[in-house]
Amino acid sequence: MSPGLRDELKQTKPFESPEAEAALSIARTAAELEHALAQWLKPHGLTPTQYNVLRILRGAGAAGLCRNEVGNRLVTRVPDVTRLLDRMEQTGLISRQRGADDRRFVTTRITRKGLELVDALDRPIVALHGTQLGHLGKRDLRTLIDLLAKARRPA
Amino acid sequence: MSPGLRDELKQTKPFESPEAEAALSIARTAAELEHALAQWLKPHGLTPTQYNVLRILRGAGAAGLCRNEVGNRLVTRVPDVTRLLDRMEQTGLISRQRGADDRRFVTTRITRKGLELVDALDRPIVALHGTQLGHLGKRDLRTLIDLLAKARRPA
DNA sequence: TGACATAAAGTGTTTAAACACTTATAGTGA
DNA sequence: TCACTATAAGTGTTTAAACACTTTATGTCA
Repeated sequence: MSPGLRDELKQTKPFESPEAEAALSIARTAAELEHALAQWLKPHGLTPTQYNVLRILRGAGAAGLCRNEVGNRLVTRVPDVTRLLDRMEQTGLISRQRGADDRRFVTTRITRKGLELVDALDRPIVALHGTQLGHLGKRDLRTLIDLLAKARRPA
Repeated sequence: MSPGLRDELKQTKPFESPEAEAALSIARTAAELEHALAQWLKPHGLTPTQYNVLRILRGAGAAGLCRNEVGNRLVTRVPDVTRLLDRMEQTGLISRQRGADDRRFVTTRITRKGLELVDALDRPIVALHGTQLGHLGKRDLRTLIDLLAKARRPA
């Protein structure tokens, strides 16, 4: 029973269950990592979600992706992808084009500007992740990744 | 190299580093857990953060806590604790009282209504966590909790 | 073929997050 | 003692999250 999280939150009572402690640990860790990432991205005019969109669209290449598919691939669920993409279109990072064959679809693509931006951020972001989690070492990181994958798959 | 997360996000490229994969895994897992918790809490008129506040103030007992201390103990950083507490005061879950000796402080306490609500939620929330993470088993949960604690402590 | 279901995207609106700035109170030292 | 600093809380305002609802286009099958 490491008292780590209880100290951080100045919690007086023990956790009700290991599951509860794990859920809180995950939330806490994610919040710290995301806050740091958000602060780091701010000077570049991006939120973590927008950065996520740029990476998704870079991966999709020239074919682009429809709105729903962008939404599905986001790490964090976003209930209003339309206006998220609106903002990114206004800042020139992405472009959109109504489908010709099936006019229900709107293909979203990354622009040159968006591509240059996300490319430029690759290395420093990897470095950021390194400073955040590098002290764990490869073995621990692998264990952690596998446990989280297992956690997301309710038996 | 378990391809778990890459599949989930339909990602074509491998991760740049184990650290990057871990960061994304943490974010993804936390997002899923929090979304489920938010959905579960909604019928009770609470957000995850508000539920967190109730638990903090229950732990503080009759002495209560000042605004900043509530903010410090939150699992997730909130930049506007004042209005968060405003809303909870309006719904009668907490009460506030300007300090007598030092009038800068405002003591926040949980009300009877808030206490009854959070007490009633204890068991079902533990059950929810159980369904979310119970399949991991005690050994894995302990490993996960310890790794996350280590992750939050940059060497 | 045309009523109905399905799917994709978008809109209206409420609520909360985020951030910079301000007010109020208390300590401190020249 | 009074200017200065520090600390706690609150306010103004912009932006985004969240949710229900609507619009448009395509499939389907009696």
